[in-house]
Amino acid sequence: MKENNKIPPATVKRLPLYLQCLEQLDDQTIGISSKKLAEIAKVNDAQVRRDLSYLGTLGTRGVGYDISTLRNQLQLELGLVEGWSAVIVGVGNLGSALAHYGGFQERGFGVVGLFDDDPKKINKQIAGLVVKPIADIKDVCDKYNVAIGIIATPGNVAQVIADQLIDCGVKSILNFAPVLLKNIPDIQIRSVDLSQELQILSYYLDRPVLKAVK
Amino acid sequence: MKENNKIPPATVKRLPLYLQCLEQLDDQTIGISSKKLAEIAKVNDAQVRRDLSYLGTLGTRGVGYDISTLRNQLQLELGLVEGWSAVIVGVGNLGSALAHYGGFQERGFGVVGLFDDDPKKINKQIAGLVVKPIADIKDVCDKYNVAIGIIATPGNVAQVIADQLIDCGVKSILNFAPVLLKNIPDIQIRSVDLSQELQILSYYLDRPVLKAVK
DNA sequence: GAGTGTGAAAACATTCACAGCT
DNA sequence: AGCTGTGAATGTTTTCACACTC
Repeated sequence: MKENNKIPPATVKRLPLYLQCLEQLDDQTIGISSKKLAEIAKVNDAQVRRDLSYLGTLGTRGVGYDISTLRNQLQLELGLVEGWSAVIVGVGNLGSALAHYGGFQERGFGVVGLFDDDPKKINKQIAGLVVKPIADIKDVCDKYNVAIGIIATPGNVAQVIADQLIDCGVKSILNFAPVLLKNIPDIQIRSVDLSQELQILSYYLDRPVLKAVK
Repeated sequence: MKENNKIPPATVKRLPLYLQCLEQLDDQTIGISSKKLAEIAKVNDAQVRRDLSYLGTLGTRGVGYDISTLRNQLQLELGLVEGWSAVIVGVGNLGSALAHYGGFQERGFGVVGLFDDDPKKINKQIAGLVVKPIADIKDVCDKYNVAIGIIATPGNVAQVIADQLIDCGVKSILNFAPVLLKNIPDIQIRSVDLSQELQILSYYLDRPVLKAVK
């Protein structure tokens, strides 16, 4: 075991998946083998063992992994215990969906602000928060020490919003607008483009000879 | 050049990205080099050349790529010219966001049906379509030969809906519900879990020593 | 000169297979 | 006997570097 080594990106991407698998188990279950977990996560069992081994020596030979230890370690490693605060900019349908989405709070992310510049939306209450004008972002970010900005605006304003968020001290951006944001040193940006996902599906749709995806 | 060879998955994932980059260019521009495209897409320029070389010999040495040829070829390869039909199941905020999302139609996907089982939503009109009860899926799928099902329901019903969609002849599923769908032979499933994206961001948030992401 | 297409090298990721612990 | 943790083997992806074309 090689403690405190960087975890490969491919593994990082799977850690939330493992966490989700554990959640899906019934409460009785106390332990799980790499084989079982692999089956649920639909990956190879050696993969599971290697991935988890980056988090330390968590399993017991001949037995398997203790679920609660595993959960704790995954949460710790992913930084879900820090209780990061996030703001959502743009409260159209997508922004509202994100605001209502329970999965965030559940995973330790606190949404502490909703922003929009549409007068019809300002002061509306959504998921227990009052929508504020974008000019107020700085105040909220300072007050709650916001680390994550979620952009759910139309594409044409996304870059401006991103710059503003970074100005406010935000360190990570999750972008749902269908544009490419400029890279900024020290700032993590992840983009989720809904239509790109469909396009990838589409590629695999036209070729009947693709059974062997496994 | 190695015509009609399968394109590696890693490349397929980037093709929609390249397409988006081209869209972002102003209409004057007629040609583009791998270096320029790489810069916009934020990947290595050799990567761009290798990726595009899978689509055939599209560039001109010493010159670069013709944008319209490139666009056409990307669309062709991704199967965006087939005009696949899709249905959206679940018209809460997320489903509505997807229904309104222009990017789908723009990329050649026609959303031909919206479904929900909430009586308050049935018969509502959203983005020009009338919301129908889930029982009606089969009719619509038969009528429009629907290839893609988009699931935007709560997690607890997602698997049932998925099974139903597959029964209706749908060949690909894009799942936004935060659950793991069972694998089914010959059916492509892609899941987008909004909270997983945040968790990945979170991992890179706690470690100040991660500048060198490049 | 400028910029593609691609062998070859390097880096990264997955899987096998088994020694070693419980 | 059962299951982890991990070297070694294999497979995939990225990057370098340059011959080749315009």
